[in-house]
Amino acid sequence: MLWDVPRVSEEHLNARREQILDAARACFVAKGLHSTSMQDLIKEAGLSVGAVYRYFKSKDEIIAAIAETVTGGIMQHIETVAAQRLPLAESMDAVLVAIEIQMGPGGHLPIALQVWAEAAIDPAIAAIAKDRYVKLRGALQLLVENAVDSGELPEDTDVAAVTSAYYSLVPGFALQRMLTGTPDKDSYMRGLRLLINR
Amino acid sequence: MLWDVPRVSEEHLNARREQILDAARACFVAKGLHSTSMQDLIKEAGLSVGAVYRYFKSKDEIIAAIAETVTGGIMQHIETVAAQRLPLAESMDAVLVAIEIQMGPGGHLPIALQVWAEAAIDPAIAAIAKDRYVKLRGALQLLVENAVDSGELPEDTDVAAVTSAYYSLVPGFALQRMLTGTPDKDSYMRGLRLLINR
DNA sequence: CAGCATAAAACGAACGCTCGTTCTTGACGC
DNA sequence: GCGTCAAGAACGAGCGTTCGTTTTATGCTG
Repeated sequence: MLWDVPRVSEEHLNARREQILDAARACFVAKGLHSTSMQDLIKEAGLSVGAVYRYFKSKDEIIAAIAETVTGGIMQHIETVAAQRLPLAESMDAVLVAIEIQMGPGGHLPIALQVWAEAAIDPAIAAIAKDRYVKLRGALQLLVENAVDSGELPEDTDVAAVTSAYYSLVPGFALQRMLTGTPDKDSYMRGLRLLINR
Repeated sequence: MLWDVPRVSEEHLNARREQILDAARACFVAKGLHSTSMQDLIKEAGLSVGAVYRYFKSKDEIIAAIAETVTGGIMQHIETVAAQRLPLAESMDAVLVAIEIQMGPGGHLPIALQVWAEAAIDPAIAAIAKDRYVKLRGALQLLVENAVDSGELPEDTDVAAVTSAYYSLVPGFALQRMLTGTPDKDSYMRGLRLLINR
């Protein structure tokens, strides 16, 4: 038996995968997970049915792959913010800059909304989402730990509990903005400072 | 001729409508908006195809009707809390009691998640959601106004801005809990008090 | 008070269509 | 010429909805 020598470069294969996932993201933003048909997605990718089914064995697998990547951008941004060791309000402000970008054209937040809904229905997606959002909370916890180190919060602070409150401000802002259209980041931050700096 | 007299009582007609909507809610919680087929919903209601289509002319109309009612329970609860004129943290605690109930069996929050996702896709649902969540924010604003009246917040507070921050704590908590499984209301409130009472 | 007339209400088989997926076919690099 | 990959026609299942028919509830009539 011979070794499976790849006919095309591995980069080519990954590029095809990315091409499909990019098309899926575009379709999912426009039409949602379920109203996007495989035909829609295939046409958007500029590929054939057979080609797409070579890389993903079902639509569910594509949805799962998308769900895996949906927090990627924010995750990375939060780690950058953590390294700057800012006060809590400034950190949140910096995080929300990325959130506002993700809400705009090309952003992943409309897809995140779809994934949240799917997580309520499909255990496989729920498991992925749980993993990603627990990790995201872990990243935000660094910001709270910075505040303890700097003396902004007392030494004996229950860091996990504070993080859960702090964390909720992020999707809370995003959801409020996507559903009601307001507030913008600066109004929100002004209100938040009034609430926490007393 | 005077047979504009209804053949069946109006209560009966409304009851049938509610019967269909109750079935829809049960199905939507279990399978989501799109994976619930009309057959599923009709079977759950114990009716026939024709009967359901007498009361709603399409599946979209049923979804819209569900979206209309999804904030009802919380809205009512917040108004009750507002009448008690509690400090901000106590008010939030009281609101989250209702949120925890809505997350459990029979609660509307899993449906709310579906509606949020649909609002990102379907302008008709987006309009309904916008209306409901703007009104919900208005109800929460009363809690912030109480805090100004009582002196907990300064007289010149930007009430709308503070409300937007305060508001975000509600879906922020709900979403975090539904996706990650933690925290419970009491841990969350402990963290929140540490964050705002300084 | 029968019993008939009438229209609302409920029924469910059937329809056209689109879905996600499979499979046969052929092209191309080695 | 063999193995890999792409193409896209074809398929069965299941979708939302329609519509002709049957059942039910009521008022009218004799």
